[in-house]
Amino acid sequence: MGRSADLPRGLLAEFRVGDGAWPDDTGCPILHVDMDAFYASVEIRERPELRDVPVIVGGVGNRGVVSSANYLARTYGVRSAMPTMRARALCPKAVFLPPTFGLYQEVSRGVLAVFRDVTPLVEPLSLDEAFLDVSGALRRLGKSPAQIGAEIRARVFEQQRITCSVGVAPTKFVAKLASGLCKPDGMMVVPKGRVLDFLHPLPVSALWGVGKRTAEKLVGAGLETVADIAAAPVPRLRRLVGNAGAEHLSALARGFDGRAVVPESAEKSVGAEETFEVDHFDRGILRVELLRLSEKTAMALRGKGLRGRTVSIKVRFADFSTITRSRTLTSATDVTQEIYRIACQLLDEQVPPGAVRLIGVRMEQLADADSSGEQLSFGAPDRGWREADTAADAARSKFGAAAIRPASLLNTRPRPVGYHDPKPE
DNA sequence: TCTGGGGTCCTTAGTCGA
DNA sequence: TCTGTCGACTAAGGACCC
Repeated sequence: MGRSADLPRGLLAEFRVGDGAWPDDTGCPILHVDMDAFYASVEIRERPELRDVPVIVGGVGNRGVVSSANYLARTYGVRSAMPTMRARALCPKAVFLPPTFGLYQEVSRGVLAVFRDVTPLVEPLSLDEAFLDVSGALRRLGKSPAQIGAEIRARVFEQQRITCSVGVAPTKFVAKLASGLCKPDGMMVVPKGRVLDFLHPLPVSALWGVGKRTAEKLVGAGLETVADIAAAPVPRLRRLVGNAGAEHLSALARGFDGRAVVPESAEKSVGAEETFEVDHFDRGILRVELLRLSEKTAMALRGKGLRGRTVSIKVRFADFSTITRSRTLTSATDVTQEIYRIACQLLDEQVPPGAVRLIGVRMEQLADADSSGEQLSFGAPDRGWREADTAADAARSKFGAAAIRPASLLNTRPRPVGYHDPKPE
């Protein structure tokens, strides 16, 4: 996964850790651990008969994209985020599987437990990767960072039967780059004194925060490598990428990255969105979908003990143009009907007619449900609905997700991407 | 090629009150 | 009273990440 798949590797082979060779890793307390082709690896672990077959996990509908592909599939040019249709054209004999997130979450929990056995300073970035700060663990374990990395790799494979790659470096940014450059099943150490040797030959797209658009802008201005960014005056970078971006890129390119490994971080937004198999003009269908997404979002909020104050909807039209519209409430809510009511207002009042391919609902300005200051005025829109939602959540946790649903969702009309018909008996 | 779903962060612009 | 400006807040959109 990740963009590092596109970076040049040969140039940096000297940083790769080989058998029995332990580089100088003093001053390198940060580890970045990244599972190799995570979803595909987990699927293959469950079905060993797929071991020597190209395996692609992702949305299997006409509009799906690839979430993960094993390395055999990648030899055909298949990449993550590629439309499934294109992946099918490149590699027709691949096995295409829909994602099973529950299973990946379970494996992820097991992997995180291995990390936390080494250090409490674990910052998960997603299901398949995390930063570790092992500076406190060095003395306790009597090992160097690279030795700890090797042990983590061995234990993850022993317990979960999947491989991972580890980057060991003085900073998060360099550790992350290193893990990406030694994939699959490798380890790379970037000694403190050689960070600039490592970074400077890389293309600008290697910098965190430089995607396709920004890379085009920078290359267009004659800045092609990380060394070019490091040498560029900050005011010049400001004109190209704005204030925050300029400071950020300049610092990274010169090897500075002061970000600490932070085990916990508060969520900023919670939402849900869905792409339809076919575009829809019909506002009735869009409203039904908004109800489904409002319910999903509200359930997620309640499950996390959060409420949100800003309701935001996102609409993507057939031509891929996308708009978002939002409204901020006087008090935070986690009530399905309240979120749905505002979402419908936004749809009716602010979204022009047209063929819609995706619709989404998101809640922002989150606060803990305990501290979000419920207003107990009579006639408040929440009253009664919250009790109903809470009772419905309890029923779902006992009898399953489909046990309680709004009546208008009983005959589901639009089929989102990734929907599969049940197999015939 | 024809582009998912879940997020975060930044920029820009408008409004409002001090 | 009028005008300017500054900060806080809101809204929208873009880019990016996995």
